Amino acid sequence: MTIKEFSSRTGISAHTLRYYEKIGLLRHIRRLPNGHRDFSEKDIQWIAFVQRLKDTDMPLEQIRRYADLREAGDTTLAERQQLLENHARGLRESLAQQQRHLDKLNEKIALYRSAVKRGRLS
Amino acid sequence: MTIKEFSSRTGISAHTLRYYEKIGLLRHIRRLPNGHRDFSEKDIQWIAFVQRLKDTDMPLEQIRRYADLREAGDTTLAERQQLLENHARGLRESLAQQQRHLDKLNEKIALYRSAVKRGRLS
DNA sequence: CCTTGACTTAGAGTCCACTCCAAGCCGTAG
DNA sequence: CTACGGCTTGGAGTGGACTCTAAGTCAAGG
Repeated sequence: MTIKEFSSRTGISAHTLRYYEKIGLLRHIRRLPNGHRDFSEKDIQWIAFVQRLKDTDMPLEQIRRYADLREAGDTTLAERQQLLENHARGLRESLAQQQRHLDKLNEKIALYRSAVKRGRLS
Repeated sequence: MTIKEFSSRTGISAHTLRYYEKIGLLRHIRRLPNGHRDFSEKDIQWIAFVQRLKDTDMPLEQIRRYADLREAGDTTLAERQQLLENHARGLRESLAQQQRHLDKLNEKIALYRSAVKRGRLS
């Protein structure tokens, strides 16, 4: 599929897709005889995973390292597992922290609710 | 207290504190006769709240708007409440999304666990 | 044949949130 | 008196992740 179609199916701009290829997040993209990129379903699946890592705040540089390992083959399975487990642990901790922040924020909002009735804070 | 002490109590570098004052996140910081900043406990409380907003990914620009409202006095209570409620809603949604991401990541890790035993993926 | 439009590249520019730098003032210790 | 450390300022530089620009190729439509 063309970069335009790939872009609309993934929600990533064509610009960004070229950038991702340049920095090594996307590799071995097939090319048509005219040099245009020809994306596949495999590419869709890979980029969806990349998006998940990105959406959970993994830096592109680390995603690139994961891509390196992936490319190196089955001997890097344990290393990739480790990388993902570390990332998941960080994510769990961040989730817990964000939950605490949300609780505190809700307390503050409760204060505001009664303050608004009284027309003044505290 | 000096900027150094304030910095060590809040974990925010002196550089960043001056930057925060410059962009309007910190206001009316008392000054000593020699021009040095003299932070108070009130400043500690305010910056702690700023940190909470920042840690929950509120852009500094929006925190600055909140500071504007706060400065304008009790007539802006409802507006501030609204701002915080919108932020809390976004945070709840983000939390739910991150939880889904974590679940998916854990599924992937489970795949890796068994793949590592077999020495190959899938 | 020429225009249009989608694609290609290398490289420059943007935005956010810092982070650092240079130059200078002030108070104390030697 | 001078050196030093800590503070002050305006402004420049950094890093991450895009985002855009310029200049070019190529295929289809009028």
